[in-house]
Amino acid sequence: MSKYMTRQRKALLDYLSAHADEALSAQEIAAALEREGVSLSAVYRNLGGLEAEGKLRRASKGSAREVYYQYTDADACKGSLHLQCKKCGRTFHMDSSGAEQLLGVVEKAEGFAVDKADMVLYGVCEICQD
Amino acid sequence: MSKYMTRQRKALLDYLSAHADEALSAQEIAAALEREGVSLSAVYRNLGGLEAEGKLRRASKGSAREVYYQYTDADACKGSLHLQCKKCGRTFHMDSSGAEQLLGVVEKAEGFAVDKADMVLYGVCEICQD
DNA sequence: CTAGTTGCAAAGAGTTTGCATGGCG
DNA sequence: CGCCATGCAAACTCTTTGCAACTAG
Repeated sequence: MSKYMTRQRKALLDYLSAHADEALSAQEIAAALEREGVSLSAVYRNLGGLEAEGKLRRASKGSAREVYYQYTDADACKGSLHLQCKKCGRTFHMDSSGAEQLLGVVEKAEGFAVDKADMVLYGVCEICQD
Repeated sequence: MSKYMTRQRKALLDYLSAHADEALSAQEIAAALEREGVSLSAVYRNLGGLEAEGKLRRASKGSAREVYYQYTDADACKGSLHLQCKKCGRTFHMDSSGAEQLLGVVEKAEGFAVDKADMVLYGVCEICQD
């Protein structure tokens, strides 16, 4: 795991915090950070590290082929279910109780233990529903 | 959309039907079909076509970086919610009524319209549990 | 026939890695 | 200081595409 807090790692963490709950591609992140002197490989390596530490989730927007990274270390993410809007790309949280309830239903009905950490529901948010 | 039913397209459809509900990577599919004289490009092109026709879903297993294709033209897939086991890779269906119920809960609680077609819940199935 | 489809090989996009240098603690 | 992390460029993997040959209807 991360041992040194380098300028590059800090820049990445800052950027991710500032854009929490947005689905960002590695390329977008790299582009934003290259201006601050962070190389592409540093981005990829740190992203990989964070993912391994579970502070980041790798997801794919709908059925697109692109891979997105999402910072999930924030408090709001604890135990809550993620709802991602396919239009604006923003992520919403469903509170723990509601989430637990949902998962409970699936588990009882199908005997299937849903992994909350890996779970993202795609759809259209309230705001984008014109 | 597809106009001609070529030998290659048929081979692909046969293969997908035989492996419905398994998450297959394009490479796996291609490898299996190359023995039957289907080129890599034919696989990709037909896969793309089927995806465009909505007979196929592109998904990513958990948080892996790989892209998987899944044949969703089967009857069982109609309106049902997909539960994919991260251990065995198999896909299970939650019947429409249960699915509708779940989605209804989310919609009411959060005002978020979940897109059923894009929805896959990852977790561990009954068989693979412990 | 004739337009859609294939195969091949080359081009692209995105990600990873080896190695020398740099910098955190 | 020592070791981890960075930068660069080359290597890789997966996917897409151009073009001539082929074939389903």
